[in-house]
Amino acid sequence: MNETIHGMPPTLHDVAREAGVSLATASRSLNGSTRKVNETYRARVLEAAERLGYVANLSAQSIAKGTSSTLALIVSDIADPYFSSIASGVVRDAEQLGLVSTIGITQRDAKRELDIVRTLRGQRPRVVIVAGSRFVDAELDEQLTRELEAIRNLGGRVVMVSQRSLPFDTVQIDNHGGARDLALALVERGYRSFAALTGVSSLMTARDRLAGFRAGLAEHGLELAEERVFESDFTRDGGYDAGGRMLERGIDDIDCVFAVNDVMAVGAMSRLREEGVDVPGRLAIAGFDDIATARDVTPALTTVRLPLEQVGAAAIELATAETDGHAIVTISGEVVVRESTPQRG
Amino acid sequence: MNETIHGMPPTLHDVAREAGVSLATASRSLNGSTRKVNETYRARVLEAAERLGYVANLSAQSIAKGTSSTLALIVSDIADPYFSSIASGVVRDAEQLGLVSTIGITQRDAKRELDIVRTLRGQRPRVVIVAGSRFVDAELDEQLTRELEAIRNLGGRVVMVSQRSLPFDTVQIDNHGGARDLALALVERGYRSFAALTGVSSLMTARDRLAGFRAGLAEHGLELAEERVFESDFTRDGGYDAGGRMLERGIDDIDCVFAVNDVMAVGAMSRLREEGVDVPGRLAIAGFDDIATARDVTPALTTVRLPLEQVGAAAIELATAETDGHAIVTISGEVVVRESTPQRG
DNA sequence: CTATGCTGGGCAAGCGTTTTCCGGCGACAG
DNA sequence: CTGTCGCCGGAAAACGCTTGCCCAGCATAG
Repeated sequence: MNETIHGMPPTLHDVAREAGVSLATASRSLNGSTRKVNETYRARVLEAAERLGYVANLSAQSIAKGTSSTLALIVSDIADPYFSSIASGVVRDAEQLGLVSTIGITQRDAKRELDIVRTLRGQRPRVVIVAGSRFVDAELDEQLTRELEAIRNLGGRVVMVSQRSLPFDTVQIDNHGGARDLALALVERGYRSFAALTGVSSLMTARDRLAGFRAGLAEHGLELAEERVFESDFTRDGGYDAGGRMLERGIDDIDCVFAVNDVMAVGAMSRLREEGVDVPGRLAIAGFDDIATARDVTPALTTVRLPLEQVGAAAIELATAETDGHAIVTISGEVVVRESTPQRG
Repeated sequence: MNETIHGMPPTLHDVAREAGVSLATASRSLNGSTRKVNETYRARVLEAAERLGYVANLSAQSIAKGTSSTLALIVSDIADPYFSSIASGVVRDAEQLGLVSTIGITQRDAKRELDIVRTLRGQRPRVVIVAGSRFVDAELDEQLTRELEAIRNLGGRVVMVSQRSLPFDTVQIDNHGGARDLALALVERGYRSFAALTGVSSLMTARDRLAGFRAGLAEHGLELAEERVFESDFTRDGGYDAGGRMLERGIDDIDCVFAVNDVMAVGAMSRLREEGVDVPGRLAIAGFDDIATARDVTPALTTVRLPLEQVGAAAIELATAETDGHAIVTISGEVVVRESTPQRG
């Protein structure tokens, strides 16, 4: 495994020369080409490659084959446990398939997302997985669709996560159904008057969850008035903030808060604790996602469990399957009741 | 922006033809080459590129230039907040520099790490940032060093995070000092008899933090007996597990637990809560890293704050700086005292 | 008016692979 | 013994881009 003395990495050329065969034979020996090569030669090549520490140049391969081995994953924020869990699943499975994972971070900015996808074209990725929560904006959606279609025309597979409305294969998360189930479970446990902490209303995921929650309440003749919905960022700090605004308004007529995701719930819990509100004694709280932390806060958080790593896996599976480009895989959550929503007297 | 009708993406060739100039002129117009090109031509080329929806093929550029625009980040586990925070910083800054970030996950397996680095060679990355906590294993270390040196010989910059002993630029985290400071702070608050929850002893980071903690105690004539050190995985579940083992042993003679990282601390807190141990009433606890969750658990966790995103930024800075390849930037933590370690009567 | 530079376009040679195509060779059938 | 065919090695043409080099055109100086 001694490298060539001078700076340059060994090329296939070097290997071929070292093994005393042609470039073609060397190439055919080193990757499972369709053509067979004599075992003697093959061994000589492998041995030479090993000795020189040869590793094929991926870029050269891409350009020669006309197809890269890159998977591009786009997320809103990799530090958010929701996305890092998905990423974890995606990267693991991608590796298994011999794909190199690249990652783009939109910082929850639709404009940035568009930029990222655009520059992605340059990579000629074989798979693009768009996991950033999408916004409701026809204009940007259309541009994004165009870019993604361009990538698809270049031979790349596009998979959306949790975004039903674009014409690509998608791993859909049943936000509506999960939130509905959660609402039912909460009502069953005796809660009657709710408030909600949510992300900006242009955020698809937030909308769907809120709508689902309302649907669940409606089944029991309950409703969630607009004035009890507090909008903020879709993050921990957003939850902290929205929780504060809820307190300012007053919580006399509220017995349970639904945060549209766990990080917001966790932020809100911190705020409530700081302000001396007893959770769950005075106010119960529930979230959505079941991030790892949900078990570890006090009280442990009632939520809707989403098999996040599995979402990543499903995305990859879709990407490698034969589809018409409009396949939809739905992943459903499951209500997990914990101490943050005890049975109510 | 209408693509060519047939499947193939437009190439520079197409743009040149469309603009009625040579390949060379087209190339020079589209990237800031050293050579100037007449404004008339330049405009024509840009316009043609726009019209065709041309985006340069990154692979082709890499191979033509002999240098890629890839940054490779290697972490143990992207779902761990420690690493995802670092990744967040790295990816953001990389993007700013026009680098595409690829990511590899070692799953805390040194063997896998080696594999990953090996296949990385194929990417000819311009920068490699190795953030996975390294192990103490001379054999593997040497192989890893060889691989990384090979990459460096190919013109890539290698930066280690939190790993002092390898001959590369490194962003060092002052684990020893931070843990020492923490110990001092805890003693000052009245704690006298400690236990520790730690990762496997072959894990550098765990060792250093434990050693630092002991050093701090020693300054007050205190010590941490081996039998009060509980080893487990460097994860939340590891903390949960180690906490349980500690309880089995008995905690009559312990008033404060030091977990070598926050996720372990959080896991342990959950275990303690489950077992009915009052935290911090009966037992105080402190961690290390100051992950986001540390503020949100109850009681809020005393810890050592590490500016994790900044660590990522520092790594990139090192990678782009002129160094001898042995530069060391040290990042220090700062003790943050919270409710998990109240002043002791 | 010629010598000298400088500017900037274009030709073509790479970069490290894969893959097509050609041709030599051995096997086997007639 | 000849004709066919399949097998497989090697030469060379791609793949999409950058860049060294040449050279035409023009401005400036002597």
